[in-house]
Amino acid sequence: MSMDSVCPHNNTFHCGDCRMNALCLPLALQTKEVERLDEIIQRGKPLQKDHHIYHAGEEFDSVFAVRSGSIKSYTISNSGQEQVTGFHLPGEIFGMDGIGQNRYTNSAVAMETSSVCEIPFNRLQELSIAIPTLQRHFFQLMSLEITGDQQLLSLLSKNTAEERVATLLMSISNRNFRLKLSATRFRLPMSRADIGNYLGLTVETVSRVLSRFQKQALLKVDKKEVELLNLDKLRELAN
Amino acid sequence: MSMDSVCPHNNTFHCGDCRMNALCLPLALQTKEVERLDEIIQRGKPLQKDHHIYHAGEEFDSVFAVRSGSIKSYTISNSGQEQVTGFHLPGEIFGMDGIGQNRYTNSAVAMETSSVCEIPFNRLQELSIAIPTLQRHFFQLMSLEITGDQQLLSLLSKNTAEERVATLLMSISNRNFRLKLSATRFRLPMSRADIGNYLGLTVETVSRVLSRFQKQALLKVDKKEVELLNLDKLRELAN
DNA sequence: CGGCATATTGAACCTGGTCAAGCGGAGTGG
DNA sequence: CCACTCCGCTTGACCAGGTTCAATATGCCG
Repeated sequence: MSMDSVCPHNNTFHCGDCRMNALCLPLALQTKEVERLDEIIQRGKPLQKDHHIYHAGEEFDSVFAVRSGSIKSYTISNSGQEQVTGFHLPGEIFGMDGIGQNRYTNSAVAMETSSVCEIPFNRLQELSIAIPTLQRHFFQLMSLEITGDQQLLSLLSKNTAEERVATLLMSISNRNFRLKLSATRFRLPMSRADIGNYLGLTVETVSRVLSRFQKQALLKVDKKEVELLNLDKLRELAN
Repeated sequence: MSMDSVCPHNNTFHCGDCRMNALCLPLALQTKEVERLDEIIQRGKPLQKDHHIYHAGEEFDSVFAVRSGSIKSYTISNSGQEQVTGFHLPGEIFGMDGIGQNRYTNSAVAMETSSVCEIPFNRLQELSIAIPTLQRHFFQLMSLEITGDQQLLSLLSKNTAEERVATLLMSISNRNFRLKLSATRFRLPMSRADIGNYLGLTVETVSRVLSRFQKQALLKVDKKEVELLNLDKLRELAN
């Protein structure tokens, strides 16, 4: 049976067979070790659009890996407004914000029909002691999350609306490429409001920037479908 | 000998005696375990103002704890401009951004005469396997760094100049309180330029906001010396 | 004392926000 | 099946907070 013929929402997979394997698992893991990891992971979990995986404030017990679809993380600031903190595509891990205080500080919601793998953190910690590579891998994942947030900080504090939107587009393009999907034609899983919220802009500004990009023939947008026409220029804007 | 009479730059201390103890060590550590941790930590390291602890791009091998003074972390964005990513006060850990890629992504520099403890990360990882509490503690520290950065994201993308400056002031006030220093009178260790850079504002705006706060009798500023006069109003602005 | 970095203040400008109107597709009910 | 509404998106006109540019303190270190 060809892997590519399998429905991505199929939940009978084991990690060893999963096509996301190379992305969410530490590369240097032995087959035996993968099996042990496999035992603690709860696979499947198909989710409808708008269904929450967890809410901010709930007790933390697991981190999650996206299998298919896309997930949005967001917090409610103390002034009561939503702040989108991340978009998670297949092969990416989310939920690590909960470790510090033993409760999630973000909420996580499916932006479309999705499926995620749940990884109980206690068991993961135990296993990390037996498999040092795994401990190292998780330290690395968390560190990458830190540096990612810091790049975003820099983007928000120093860059124009056009640069911010271009950066997000290039980020999604690159992540699609990693997933062996098209880097130039794809569907944005999130709304304009989510994009704006994430980038510190209003819906109107996001819309205007996209229109401007289209006029300059940098891309074509139709609703959520995007085709990037001038990667060089977009990359330059994203810098 | 009273601990408070000891010079804070003294480098003959052991972790068990260090007054920062309660802040940078996992709380539930046994005395025996503290001793083992103590063995791997290189204490002391007195630093002059403007001396770098590491530069972005250098190979990562240690994280650091501030013993005294204050440290600034910053990155150079690919467009070549500096982005301040954090200010570190006594008892706080920095350098965890380096774990992900095995090289530091930030540079770290002393903003005044300071001293830091160096914690070799390899040895820390080994020790984490023997002391699960320690592993847990480091996962928590990193997670807190993530949530901290995310709060900052929200601040930069949603709040006005006044709210940003008030938030920074309250943050420093709270951290001083934790250090058993005055929460209302203190010296800002960083320049206006650093504040502005960190908060996504220009020097001029920072200066104007501080002047405005002073006119409204929320605080008194004289150069780097600050006295907070109306904590309630400032806290409200910081929300 | 002189020179250079840091901070403050003022005036003009501009990017992105706000407010408002209109479009178009999806879902609903008569 | 069509009319109606709701919601997400786009576009325009105006406004404002913060940047930019410039001039002037203030202070530090040789």
